Amino acid sequence: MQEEIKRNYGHIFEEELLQEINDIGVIKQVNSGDELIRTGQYLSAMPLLIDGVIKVMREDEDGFELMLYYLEKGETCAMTLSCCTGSAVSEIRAIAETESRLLMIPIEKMEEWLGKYKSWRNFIFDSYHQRLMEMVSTIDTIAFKKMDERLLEYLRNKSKHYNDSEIKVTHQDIAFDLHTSRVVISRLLKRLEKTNRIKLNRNSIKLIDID
Amino acid sequence: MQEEIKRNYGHIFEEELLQEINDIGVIKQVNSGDELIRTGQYLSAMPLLIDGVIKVMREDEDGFELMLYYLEKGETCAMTLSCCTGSAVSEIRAIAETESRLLMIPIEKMEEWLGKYKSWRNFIFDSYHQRLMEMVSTIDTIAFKKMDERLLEYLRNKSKHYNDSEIKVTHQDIAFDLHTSRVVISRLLKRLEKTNRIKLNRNSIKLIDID
DNA sequence: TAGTATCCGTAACTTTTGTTACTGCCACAG
DNA sequence: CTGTGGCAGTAACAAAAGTTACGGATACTA
Repeated sequence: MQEEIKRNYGHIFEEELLQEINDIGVIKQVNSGDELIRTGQYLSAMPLLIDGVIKVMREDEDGFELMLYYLEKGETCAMTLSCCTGSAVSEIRAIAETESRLLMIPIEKMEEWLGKYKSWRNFIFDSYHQRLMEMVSTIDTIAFKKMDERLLEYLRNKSKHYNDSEIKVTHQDIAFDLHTSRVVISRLLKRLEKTNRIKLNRNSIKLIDID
Repeated sequence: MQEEIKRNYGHIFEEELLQEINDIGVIKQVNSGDELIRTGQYLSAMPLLIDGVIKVMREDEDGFELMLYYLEKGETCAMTLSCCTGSAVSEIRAIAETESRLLMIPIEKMEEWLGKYKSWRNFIFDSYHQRLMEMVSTIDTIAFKKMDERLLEYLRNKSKHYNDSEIKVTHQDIAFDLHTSRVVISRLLKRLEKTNRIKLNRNSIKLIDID
């Protein structure tokens, strides 16, 4: 039994299921920046994240992007899952933001386990629930908030997921994730710096007081 | 056995489950304009929609609203469901747009059936899938499109759900649903009329060429 | 029929966001 | 050390969306 499977999933899955996961799952190692899922891709396996941070985003026809949410260890992506089951193509794009390790589970198994293990069922439902809530929260910020608030939320969120008050990112990166322009982000960041809420450096932003 | 249960759900659920639904579900009749679910409410039953159109929306702290999607007969709301299972409060608000009939199922049953009936499991998963897709589509329009496009999509969608090219609605109603101001909607509608894509009347909009 | 409320059109203005263009700065490779 | 490319700051302007204000039309009702 792989140590990490137990560590990340041991408290939610029963022994028998853990054993099956161990036997069947294939570990996949990816580097920072690797594309895990392309929009329009067919999917035949769903990933359980063991380690790392995955960024999930939405693309429109013109290739413009908007970040949806991050995935962390112990999580899976209901979005992928949703596509798997319907054997439909992916509606999203997923990029590894850090070096990551995933456990790939073939779809047939995921279906089989749904009937067989209550814990698996709960895990999958929980995953759906979490994603739905993230989506709602994303809609909230886009619909109700102005860009300055969205930017703040972005910084908070990123800081939380990396567990670091220093964020390594360029203004252009942020602009892509929030689907706006670099100039707008620079402008707003500068304003935040002037009010002493952040400290700007080349390729990095230090959060000081953003709550 | 209620005729409508069979008509709307007969092709997806097995006989035994249909019987249980019939025995346990309680029919609830609501009028146009009735509030079915309030933001923050505790939920103890999930609704299966038998007849009518339900509008589901999101509220922010200040009471501003944004329409998320419509529910139609044969559907259920994964959002509600998601809250039910976690016995958490509702994240959304639901209003009957027309006179509607719902079949209320206690949460315990819904959990029980998940293990017992494959068709129920598929139904619930499908519902989650649909809602996720609607959310993504909502995010798309808000994030990538300007108000004129969003308005067009709103009109198309409404027309589809009511199966009528004449939409009975005030500019203010639309403004609430899209979370903008009445003046903006009037302005854009006028522009659409000038290019012969719609015909405006008091309390109603006739769609002519909006594809 | 007069009074009242709602709906819609429009003008004038503000704010927010997006665009273009140019600058200096820094890091790194050669 | 020098050239090159990416990064950030800023100005000036354009477009989109939001706000305020007012007036005319319509429907309803007392």
